[in-house]
Amino acid sequence: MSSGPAPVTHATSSAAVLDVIRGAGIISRVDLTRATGLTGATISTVVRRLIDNGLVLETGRAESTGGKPAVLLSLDPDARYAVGVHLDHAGITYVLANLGGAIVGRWRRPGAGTDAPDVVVARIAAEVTTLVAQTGVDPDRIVGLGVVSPGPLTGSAGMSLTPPVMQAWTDFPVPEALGAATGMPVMLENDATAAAVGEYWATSHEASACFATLYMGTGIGAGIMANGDIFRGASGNTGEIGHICVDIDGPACWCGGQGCIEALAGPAASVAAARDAGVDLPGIGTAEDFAALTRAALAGPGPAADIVARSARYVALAAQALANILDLDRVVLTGPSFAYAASLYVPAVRAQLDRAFFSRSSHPIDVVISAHAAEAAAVGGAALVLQSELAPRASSARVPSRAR
Amino acid sequence: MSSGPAPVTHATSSAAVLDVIRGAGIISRVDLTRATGLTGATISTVVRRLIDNGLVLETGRAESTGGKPAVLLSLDPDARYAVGVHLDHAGITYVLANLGGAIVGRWRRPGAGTDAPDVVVARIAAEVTTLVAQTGVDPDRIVGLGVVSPGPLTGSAGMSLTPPVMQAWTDFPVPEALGAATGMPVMLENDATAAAVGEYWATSHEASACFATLYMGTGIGAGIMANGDIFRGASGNTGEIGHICVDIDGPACWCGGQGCIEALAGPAASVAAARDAGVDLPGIGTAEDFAALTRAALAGPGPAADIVARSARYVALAAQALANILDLDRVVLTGPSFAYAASLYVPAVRAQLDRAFFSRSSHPIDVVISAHAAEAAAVGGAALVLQSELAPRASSARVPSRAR
DNA sequence: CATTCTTAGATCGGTGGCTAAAGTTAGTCA
DNA sequence: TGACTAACTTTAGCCACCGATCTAAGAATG
Repeated sequence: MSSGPAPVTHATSSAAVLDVIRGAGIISRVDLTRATGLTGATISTVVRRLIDNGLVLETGRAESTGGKPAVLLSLDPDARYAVGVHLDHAGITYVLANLGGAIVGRWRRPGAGTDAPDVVVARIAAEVTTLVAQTGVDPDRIVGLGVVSPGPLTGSAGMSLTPPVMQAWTDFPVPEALGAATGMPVMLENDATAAAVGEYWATSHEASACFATLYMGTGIGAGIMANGDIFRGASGNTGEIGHICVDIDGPACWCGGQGCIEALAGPAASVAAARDAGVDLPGIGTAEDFAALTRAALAGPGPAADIVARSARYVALAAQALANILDLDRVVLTGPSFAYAASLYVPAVRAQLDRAFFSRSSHPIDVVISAHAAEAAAVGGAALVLQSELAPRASSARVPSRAR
Repeated sequence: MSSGPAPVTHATSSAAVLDVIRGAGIISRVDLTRATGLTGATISTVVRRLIDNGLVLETGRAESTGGKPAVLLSLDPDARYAVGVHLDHAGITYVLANLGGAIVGRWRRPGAGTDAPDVVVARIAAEVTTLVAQTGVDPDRIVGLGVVSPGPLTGSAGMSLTPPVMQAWTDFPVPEALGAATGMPVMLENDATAAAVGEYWATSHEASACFATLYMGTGIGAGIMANGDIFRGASGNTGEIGHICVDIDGPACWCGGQGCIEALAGPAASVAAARDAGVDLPGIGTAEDFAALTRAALAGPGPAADIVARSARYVALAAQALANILDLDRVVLTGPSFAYAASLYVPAVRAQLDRAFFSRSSHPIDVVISAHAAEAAAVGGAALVLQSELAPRASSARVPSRAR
């Protein structure tokens, strides 16, 4: 592919200013000084540079407050794009997102299956090229590619603890291989964390200082962001909420624990319980079966509704544990399994947090469903690249592998 | 009091360098360049400034590795001190700590009782002066005072959600009042978080990128640090682990939830269970009763041992939830209730994490008892001030109220 | 309508942290 | 004793940022 976009800036504060502009949506230079703590002089030069780079536009004037009216600034959403790839056994989802986190192109293709990693990587590179060509976006404006995969990852070295079906991917250097194949910076992240970044980029983020996504795909995980930074923990495997215990005498889980959320309330567990209860399910795969289960639950009372309600009760406990430990002000339910079941889960989580979130007297806690629940991981992959290229933070540095 | 120590530096990186020196214990300038990423030139000038300020000493030479041998640097532990005050209903604990986090003076006095806050504040100021005088430490070397109190706090405005016995303190501006009374910068923090900072300062911290204290006093809480920063969440009330649910059908808790850890395994719950089981307890207060209970448990098998073992089992689940959500590499048990019961709790927590910590394949997780469990909160208060005065980070900024 | 006030923003000189590159110091090794 | 090496130190210069000052553009006043 091409040489990529021109280097945006090499400044430290440009990124912070850009992030504030994006978070605010529309903001004047004066308000930027207040938001960043920088002086007017600095903001003036930084903004000029951002405008010169085509990232920021002057989009109007504010009402006068007694003197010269302020000039309003906003991001040019089409200034840059990023590709998000959600790599899963069942299917690969591609998304082309702009600076506002909006989807401008999407494509769903067959999954990795049993193909060898290098074959899949070559396919992905080709499919990315096709997607970009179809949407007509200038390839020079694409800042990179974010690959998202379920389960914990280890650094840039590949995946570990992968689900058995993707065993061949263990220790395969996905970012390096894809970077070489596409000529773009590539980042790798797990689904829940990527979804959190996607949520951050798609929303004006003054709303939230510290939030988490509750991501339900085939498993359950959480992605955590605090003050615009991904919270990564000791090895980048935070949010493994599927294996916290909510019932000390609960059933054993494959992880070695007992009464884990995933074993009690995960899609696989719910589907198994539904089958035992005689609910009619297609039986093609957990994702499809769970979708069928939620449709049955939405249709009215019965065993399907009971099973989903029970799952929601446990998921609500997970949300409560997250909120109490992390002092969240927002919980976003997302991922394919919540895409159609939002109305069954959101009220349960909200009710539990109203009842037992410890800091509710200091601040309320929002519980919402993501706007792009079904494609949250892919959108997150794209957002991850935007975040690292345009608003890098010291602490969340995870060096993207740059080809060449 | 006096004008306080001379301004240490107003540089940005001095703090980072100082922090690395402290964490390493003894380190050369070359190794500082590797650890900080700064050039030798920068390290040279920064170190010279730290030496001029009396914070750092040249304490020897390393073996030559083929050229000029490196000069070894270390903190002068007696260059600065800080006072920690653990303010509790039952007693006030004072600690004078040096830069190494070591205790150089301690004092325990009767608690706040039902006295009015301003009376107690005046008493604290007087007692701090007495302690400092008795230890013979130069008052100019004291950088400030950290006040630690149980329960969630709201900003610098005082405490909220205070235990009923300290209701009068709600919204009382402790930092401002004590700052005015002592002339020192004053910071306020909850016990678990302060204990985490204390642990950070008392240990060489390369060992741990992301750890939490599990603090058990009369309640149970956690303090979280990641990459040398306190993790504060949306409102500074992280780690409210006492009210996460580990038994969906467990007993109701005063917080509104069900099956909360604190209701199942907190000292008060254990003491109540022991009394029901006929264990002989003094009955003066939860702290004393719990100490008696652990003594009985240590003496051998019986109802006391069973009750403590049950508590340990639940505490281990809390540790597991923390570790899985935060991806910790270290858990420190601390607080007065663990001071004597360490040998009963540490193995249980360690075993549970060995069994079910999700990322154990990426990295092991240390479980240890704090060296100063009994005075962890007071030591933490002192460390908090050292941290904010000597190694401030952007993200953990909590402006200390400076008198005058 | 001219004057004055207020606020937004640009420009300019200066400060300070940082770097690269060259110099100095203090060891080892033949 | 003289290379060689590695640990600092010094120096010149870059760049982000700031304070001060200047210009632009509207509001309020008479």
